[in-house]
Amino acid sequence: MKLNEAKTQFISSWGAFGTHWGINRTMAQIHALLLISPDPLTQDDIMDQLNISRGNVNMNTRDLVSWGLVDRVLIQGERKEFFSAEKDIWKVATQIIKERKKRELDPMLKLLSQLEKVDGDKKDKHVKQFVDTIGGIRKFGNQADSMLDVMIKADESWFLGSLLKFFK
Amino acid sequence: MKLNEAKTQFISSWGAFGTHWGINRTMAQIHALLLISPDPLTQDDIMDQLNISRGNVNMNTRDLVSWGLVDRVLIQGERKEFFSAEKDIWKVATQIIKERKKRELDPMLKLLSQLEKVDGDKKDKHVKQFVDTIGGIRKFGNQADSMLDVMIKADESWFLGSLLKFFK
DNA sequence: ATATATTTTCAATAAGTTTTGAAAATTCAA
DNA sequence: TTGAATTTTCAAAACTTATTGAAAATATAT
Repeated sequence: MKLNEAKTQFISSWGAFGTHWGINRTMAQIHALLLISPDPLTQDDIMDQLNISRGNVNMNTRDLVSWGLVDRVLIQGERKEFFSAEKDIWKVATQIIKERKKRELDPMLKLLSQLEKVDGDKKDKHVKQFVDTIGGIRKFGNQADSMLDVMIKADESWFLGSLLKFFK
Repeated sequence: MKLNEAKTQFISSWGAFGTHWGINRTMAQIHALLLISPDPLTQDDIMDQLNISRGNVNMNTRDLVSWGLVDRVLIQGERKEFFSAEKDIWKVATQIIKERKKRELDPMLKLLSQLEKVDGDKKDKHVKQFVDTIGGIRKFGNQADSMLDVMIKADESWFLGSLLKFFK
């Protein structure tokens, strides 16, 4: 397979993959493009390579930067801004985990501990099932939360790397 | 907080939460409703409690069944079908992991190993960056894949439970 | 200061997804 | 069988989200 064909396939699949994970198609495609570019790219480069508008590129690069996945870089002697993606996939993964934990998991756990305090008689089966379900989800969520904290803190990939290899 | 208020909040938050995870709002809401119902519910019960159409309920319960999160149950002496959700949250999680792995991760890993075979000179920096990126993602993906297999096989929750507690 | 390059914003529009509801199909009892 | 209850289907409508593109804002060189 030729490089260009492979690039196109990767970008398009990464985009489709992203949509299953709450990331919009274009944002994932720009990320993919930057991941495989040896050098930083400008807005215009991205517009040209993906055939999308300037506004779209601007908006999605901004999001990628806010997710900590892409950096704005200045190249001396150049007037335009350049964008460059973090290439270490472990860092990418921990960054995504960190953000999603903060944006989604933590607020959900907070809500669940509120809901668990519902008033009513535990002998009422509706109350009982509600409290049990919420409690179970909260317990599970807290475990996941702790595990993710470990991953995030383990920025030396050898640690988790060896842990995971243990399971192979 | 009263049970009904708490129920409503849970259902609506679970629905919003689901949308961040590629699950549609209504499917997540039906799932939430069934999780907190002590007894199985019919299509009509779900329609009434969530104020949604019959077609919508039918479509989304079907998806929940195909994800293995909800069972159709027959109640003797009743003509209608009833739906009941798996209440053990560990089982719910492993079921979701299993399905998403099958539907998303496995195909992606298959594609990546194709793409890694791209032809061209490794001394060309474009080829090199492409191969390195794809390789890195594939390696990471394979590790994640192995870890998930362990989780899926560990259907006795004490195993993962203790593993996770280890990290607390 | 002025002109030019570049980035940002955002209202309008396009594209994509979900929901409805009524008709068709199926199931079941008598 | 027949007919009533129930479930399924799916085209059209409603809703949601993403994209465009041109105007406004900002930055930089001369």
